Amino acid sequence: MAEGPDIARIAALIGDPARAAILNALMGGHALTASELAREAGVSPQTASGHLSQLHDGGLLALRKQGRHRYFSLVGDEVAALLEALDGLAAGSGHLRTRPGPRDAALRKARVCYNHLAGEFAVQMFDSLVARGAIDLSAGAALTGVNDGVFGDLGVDVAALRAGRPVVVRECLDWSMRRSHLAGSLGRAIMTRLLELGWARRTHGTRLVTFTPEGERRFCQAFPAGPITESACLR
Amino acid sequence: MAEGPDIARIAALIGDPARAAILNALMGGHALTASELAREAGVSPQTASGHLSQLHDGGLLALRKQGRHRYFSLVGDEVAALLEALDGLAAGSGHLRTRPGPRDAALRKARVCYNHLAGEFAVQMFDSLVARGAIDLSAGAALTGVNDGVFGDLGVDVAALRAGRPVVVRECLDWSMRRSHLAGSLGRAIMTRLLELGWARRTHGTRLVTFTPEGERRFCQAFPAGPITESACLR
DNA sequence: GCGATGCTTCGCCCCCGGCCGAAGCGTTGG
DNA sequence: CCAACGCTTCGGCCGGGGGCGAAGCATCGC
Repeated sequence: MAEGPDIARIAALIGDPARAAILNALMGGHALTASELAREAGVSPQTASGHLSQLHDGGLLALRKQGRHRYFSLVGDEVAALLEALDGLAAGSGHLRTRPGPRDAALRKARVCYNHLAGEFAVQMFDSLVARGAIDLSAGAALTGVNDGVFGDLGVDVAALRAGRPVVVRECLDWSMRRSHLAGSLGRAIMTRLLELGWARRTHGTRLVTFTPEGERRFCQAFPAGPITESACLR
Repeated sequence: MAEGPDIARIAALIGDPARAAILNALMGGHALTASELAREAGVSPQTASGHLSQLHDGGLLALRKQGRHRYFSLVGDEVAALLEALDGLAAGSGHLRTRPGPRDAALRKARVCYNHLAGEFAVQMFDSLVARGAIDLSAGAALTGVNDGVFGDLGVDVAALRAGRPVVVRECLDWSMRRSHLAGSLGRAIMTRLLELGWARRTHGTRLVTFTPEGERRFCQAFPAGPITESACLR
């Protein structure tokens, strides 16, 4: 039997319905307390506690103690990327729990993936940044410095990001589109700004992101799709 | 509890050590018989048979009956991509079964991922193709037609690929590099040619791909890294 | 036809792991 | 100090599922 990374361990962690529900809830990006997650997963607090420590030990969840609360969150973009990939495969194999409804269509357009934007809007943004040379895939997926104005206009202080560690630009495989979108510290910063600017809003308790008409217009102006067609945006 | 694709089902499928070993073996790209997989997983034929039907029903394995043999293989690139992503997370979390040795270093350089090339060479190739405009990420990750000569020189008949369905160009998240490499029908075609041309050879029973000195030179000529530096190839 | 081979189905055992009740520990607030 | 709250640990129950032996079906070779 050939050796390799212990896939089964991680997969088994995700493979329990209660734990999967917990991880799913955390894909919303908010850190949640143990009891909130217990409710979310539909199990008792004791049971949830067990699951949470497993997920924590397994390196999937980060833990922050605060007073008598314990806040859990996904440990990083890689975990979110993996869950999105699983979503994609599960959806593709027809293993849907519910029939695709209007809410799913909205989710496909724009949603939160842990701490960054996902969905059609996110894929368009990623492609636009690559096409304009702002992100270079040939040097380890990093900011090139070209067209940094794009971020400045948005109000994302790239210089500040750069001041810390090198800006992390990660690819995350989109669940619905099966294409890459932008994760990493830059992805998180942009998501934050989209909400601050009021271009988009989140629906509480879900991963749904809704763009305002004005926000959508501005977004498509900032990250135009295709060669350089200013007009047609997301069909 | 929020609804969504049934992640847990798929993850649970991968989460069993025997099944994970089976999937891992199939990442080599060769279709294997039920008994071969049983040996690979270290279980009896009956047990393996059960696992295999589960994986088949779960939509992860394709089955081809041939005489009294049953050949199993991964069902597609998405599954391979998922397994690579899991590999990455498991390796990153330090959940290695064995200490990283020289063989792992070689695997990181070049290996087979189901039916296409993965590792440093593969990532370089993907970036090179994107940088040269041969692959366009802004239109659904497809062949642009630009620079098709690259493929012709290699002996990959793009026209023939095109004649069938639209050429499938898929991204696959690389286990070791955490970057995209090329999957899909084009990725498979190129892998095939690399072996036919003798630029690279596979080590039987493993995912290892070894480039000959001459092959490496030609490969780096065909898919140069960086802006247009012909010389320095893979450090 | 007959045996050998490859694979599956059936039946059973048994253990792992999810689940909750009860109790314990730490924090907060009064 | 005590009570309320959040969370964890412990112990026991129990079901699901992996494991193999034995038997049943196909297919191949002769």
